[in-house]
Amino acid sequence: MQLTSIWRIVEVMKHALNQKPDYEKELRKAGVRITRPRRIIIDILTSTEDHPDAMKIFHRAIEIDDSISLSTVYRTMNLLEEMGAIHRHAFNGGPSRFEQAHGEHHDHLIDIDTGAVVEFKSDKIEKLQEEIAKSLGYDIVHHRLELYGRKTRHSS
Amino acid sequence: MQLTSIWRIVEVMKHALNQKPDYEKELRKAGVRITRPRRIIIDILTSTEDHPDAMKIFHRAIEIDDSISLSTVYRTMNLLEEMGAIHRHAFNGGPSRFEQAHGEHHDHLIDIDTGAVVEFKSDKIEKLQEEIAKSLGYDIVHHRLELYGRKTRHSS
DNA sequence: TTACCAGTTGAGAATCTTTGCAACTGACGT
DNA sequence: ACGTCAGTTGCAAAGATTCTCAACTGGTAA
Repeated sequence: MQLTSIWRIVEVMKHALNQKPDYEKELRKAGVRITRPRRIIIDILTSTEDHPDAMKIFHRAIEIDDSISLSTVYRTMNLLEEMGAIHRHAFNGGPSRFEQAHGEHHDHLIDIDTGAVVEFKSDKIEKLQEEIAKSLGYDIVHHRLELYGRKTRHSS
Repeated sequence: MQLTSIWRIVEVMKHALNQKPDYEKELRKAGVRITRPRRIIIDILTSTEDHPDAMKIFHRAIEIDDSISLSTVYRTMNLLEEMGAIHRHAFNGGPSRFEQAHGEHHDHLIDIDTGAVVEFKSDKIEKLQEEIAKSLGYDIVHHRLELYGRKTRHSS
């Protein structure tokens, strides 16, 4: 265990508790343990604006606690993704990049020219999905809707 | 070059030309060369009912022409996916599995317990997607809708 | 038919991601 | 506080996918 970074950890936890009061509750509700690596990784995700890949998250994490392993980063990303807490994007074969899901669920429109991601949400679509699943004998646990498009060109 | 399997190749090509008269035209139209590896891989995809992963496709391919490399299988899958000719599915971290896109576009409902895939299509949803994209200033090139669910349990 | 050349391939290295397993540690009950 | 144990972790190794680059080959034009 790294004792040298104890204060940074306290700092992080304090920060984390302010920014995302629900995550830990969500996690516990899902029967998931709140471990130190997870707390640190979640904090990194909630306090960043960019869409880091696993390696980047790993590097940021080991600055806070250098015992964290890359495996754990990956495992945590998968866990959070399944919970719907983050989204994973993979552009043209590069490594997956992750983004914190905002409180509300939303879908994505990806600009195939620039990779830009636009978030949107449609209750109508959600409702239709429910109906379809029901008619097929299923309950939806979660879903993924991604539109790939390019900016509309007018005239020309 | 494998000359030993020349007759199998002729067989394959004949077959291919019957089953999917459009693929090669589509490919050429997209400025893509029709090479022997691609022909063989496409034939494998069009003549199978299951959802093979890259390694399985590779093994089937080298039975016809043992000079084909795994790299080429992956490259071809990416190519076909971009063209919309096949769909890629990735269940719980396992390797990607591929499925020929049927003439008609369709979406997927994935059983999270068994991995079973149900195909469906909803004009309503398609239409809503168009509207949403339009209102965001985009034209949809393609999209992916995946519902993850589990069989509805009655009573109990 | 032949020559040409940009697109494609095979092989292996590099990169990205998951997994097996022994050691460790939260959460819960006492 | 303390013990317990299923859930987690770190590490190393395996597995999956992409990349690099020299050699090769379809399609085109002469």
